[in-house]
Amino acid sequence: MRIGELARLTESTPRLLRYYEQQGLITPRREANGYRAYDEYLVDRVLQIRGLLDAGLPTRIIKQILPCLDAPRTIHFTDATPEMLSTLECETDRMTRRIQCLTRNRDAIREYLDVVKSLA
Amino acid sequence: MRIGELARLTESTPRLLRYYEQQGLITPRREANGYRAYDEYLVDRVLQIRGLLDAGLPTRIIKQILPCLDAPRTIHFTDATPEMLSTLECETDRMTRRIQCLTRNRDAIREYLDVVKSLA
DNA sequence: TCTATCGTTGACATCCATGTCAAGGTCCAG
DNA sequence: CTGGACCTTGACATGGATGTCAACGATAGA
Repeated sequence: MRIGELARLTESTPRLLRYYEQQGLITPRREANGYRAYDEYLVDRVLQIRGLLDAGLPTRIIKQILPCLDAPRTIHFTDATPEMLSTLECETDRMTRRIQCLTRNRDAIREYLDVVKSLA
Repeated sequence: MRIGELARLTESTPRLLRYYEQQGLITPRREANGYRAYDEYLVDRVLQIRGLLDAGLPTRIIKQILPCLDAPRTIHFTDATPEMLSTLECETDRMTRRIQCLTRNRDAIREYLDVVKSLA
């Protein structure tokens, strides 16, 4: 599929898809005419990228994370350097803290909303 | 306490504390000489702000969220306009999606790391 | 009293994710 | 073969969170 269709399917824009590519997050093939050609599986990948961006992770980190998440467990151990592994350790910790913070605050807001609603 | 101490306690910087103030997230008193004076409870508040920022929420939203989270349940119903309530509803939904996305990806990374480690 | 350390404000710089626009190429439908 | 819809690259703009710097005031210790 071409860039416009992928943009529609992922609620993004061609501009962003080119940006993600430039950041090394996706690598579409090219048609003979130079147009980018995206495989089906990239729909999920882009949705995942957008989810992680929305959750506050920078593309730099997302780029490191993505290879660990490929459904076919073709783990590339060659590129799994020790520093990268420790980066991932740190990052999962940060994600856990984010999750806790978000959960705590979301629940508090929910509670607030429930109280307000119960008085309506 | 003064701005430098609060910055140390919250792992932030004076610059950021002034920024949060400018965005209406905190409102320190002033000493006679013009220095900002921060009460103890602001330590937690700033930590919360930084947690939410790190989780990807913008100051604009955090500003709306904070009043719902004050421990002494002095809910100000006067300013709880309908639009604000629906904003909060939307925001809790977004937070839930973020939490799910982060959890899913963190678990996948953990799993990856476990596999790699089991081969070491 | 001098100097270091901290505070003040304001301006400018930076990084990142995004938008927007220009100039041009591709392709299909009429 | 022409017009419109889509693609290309590249440049410039923007908004939000943060750094940095300048010029100045306050305070405390040698």
